[in-house]
Amino acid sequence: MSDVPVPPWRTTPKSGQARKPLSQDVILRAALRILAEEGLEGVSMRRVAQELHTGPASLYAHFANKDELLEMMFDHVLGEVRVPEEGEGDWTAKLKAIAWEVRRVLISHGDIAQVGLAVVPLGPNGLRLSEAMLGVLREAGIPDQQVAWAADRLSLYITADAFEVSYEARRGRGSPEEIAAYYAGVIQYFRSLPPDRFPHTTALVGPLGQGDDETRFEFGLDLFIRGLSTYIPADGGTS
Amino acid sequence: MSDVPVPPWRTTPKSGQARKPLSQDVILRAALRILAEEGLEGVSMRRVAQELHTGPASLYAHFANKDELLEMMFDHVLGEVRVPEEGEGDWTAKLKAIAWEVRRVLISHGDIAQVGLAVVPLGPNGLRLSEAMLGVLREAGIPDQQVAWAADRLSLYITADAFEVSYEARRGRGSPEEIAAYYAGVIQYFRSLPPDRFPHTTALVGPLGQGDDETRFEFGLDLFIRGLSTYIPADGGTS
DNA sequence: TCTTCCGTAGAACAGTGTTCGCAGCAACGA
DNA sequence: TCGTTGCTGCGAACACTGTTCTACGGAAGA
Repeated sequence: MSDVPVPPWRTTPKSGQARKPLSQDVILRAALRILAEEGLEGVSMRRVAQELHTGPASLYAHFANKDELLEMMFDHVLGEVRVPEEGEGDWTAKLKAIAWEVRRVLISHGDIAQVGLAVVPLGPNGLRLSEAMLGVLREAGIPDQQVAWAADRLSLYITADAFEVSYEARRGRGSPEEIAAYYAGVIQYFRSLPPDRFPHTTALVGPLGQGDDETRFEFGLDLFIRGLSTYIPADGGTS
Repeated sequence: MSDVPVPPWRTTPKSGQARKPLSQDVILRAALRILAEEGLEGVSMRRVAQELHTGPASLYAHFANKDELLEMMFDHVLGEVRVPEEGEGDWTAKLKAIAWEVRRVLISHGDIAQVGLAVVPLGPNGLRLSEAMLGVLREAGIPDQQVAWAADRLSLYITADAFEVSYEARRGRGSPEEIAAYYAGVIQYFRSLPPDRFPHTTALVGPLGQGDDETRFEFGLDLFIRGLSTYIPADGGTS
């Protein structure tokens, strides 16, 4: 799954391949280990080098800079995403399955989603997912132009949601009851606002506090799919 | 517009107010000046302190840490957003107007959107915008629970899009033709992919390359609104 | 065997957020 | 009027960060 043409903008290791135990793969693996244990902020060039019992300068023979390392880490993580087989329910079920899978995998790797927001994920696994999304959307009978844009917007939505969730998990640095307490505080604050200046916010205190991260993600996903359905021509697709 | 109750989680300046020219407001203004001229990465505590002809330690008497400074900068930026008056078109026009306004203001301030993704914007101006969105959605006749969640998802979408756009503007460090060239390279890369493994990606090379950032944002916004419309009960709202 | 190459990695550069501790000034009690 | 107290301003320092320079060493080719 990784023998696609190498992108022209990806700088190759400074020249040839390393002959010593150090290699892109070994470094990548070490970096992902640190990501799993200490989060993205733990992944520094020094920390990765230390994990491999070497100095930070050694890594630069295999990666042009830290961003390139992060990009490849991100694509590696996307490799864990399973895309649904042909003929597993209708297109909405398939699309939701992909979205939930990507979200799950991203969140399970700390706050790596941040990387996906910053760069366009064009690694082999990013392409594989993009291809899968395009396939599902076309199969649904959505016109090509809308298919292309929808895949773009959906990727953005999934990554942004994963980033938001993983980030607030990192802020409260641990227990779920801590972030629950934070949200309770926010709701309490809404309740204390002057109703004449914030009539809607105060009136909707109940609904605003309702629903966890998953519910909200599902709602957004649903909105997305409902909107997309309106682009399916009357004669095509939904059967 | 700034005399709402102070949030309990906002740490106040270490005690009392500064009597010297240094104050939250002066620091904030200096930081925003740097943001405008050098982008978010230029905003370091040292750089801000230098702008005020002082040392970095002085800032910590007015802000608990850099994150707090960034949060207040973000809310200050949101203060530039104009929300539509009562009765300016139907709810879809109003919602779009708010979304475009927020996006425009965020992008016009470098990559400040990054801050909005990381924290929940609960400053006075964040609340004002949230209130405006809730109002428009309720007016449309959407049930309360869906109103609450939709405002949440829409904020996420706008901020994420603004971040993506501002970030890629920062990457290409200047000329729009540079990022155009980058995108042309990406499309060229899509074209070079093996069609048997990437049938949809290669088939959709045309549509994938179509449309600029604004068109894509508008498309996502439209998807969102179309989906939202399906939640309006048959007897309510659209008249 | 000698030379040429090239990955390795220590040291250093220029930054970062944040804290410590000391100076100096304002206000208050005696 | 004279301490004394409290608090802000801020230079210096700590523990980091990404990245580059440069000397070193071992393997491959002549």
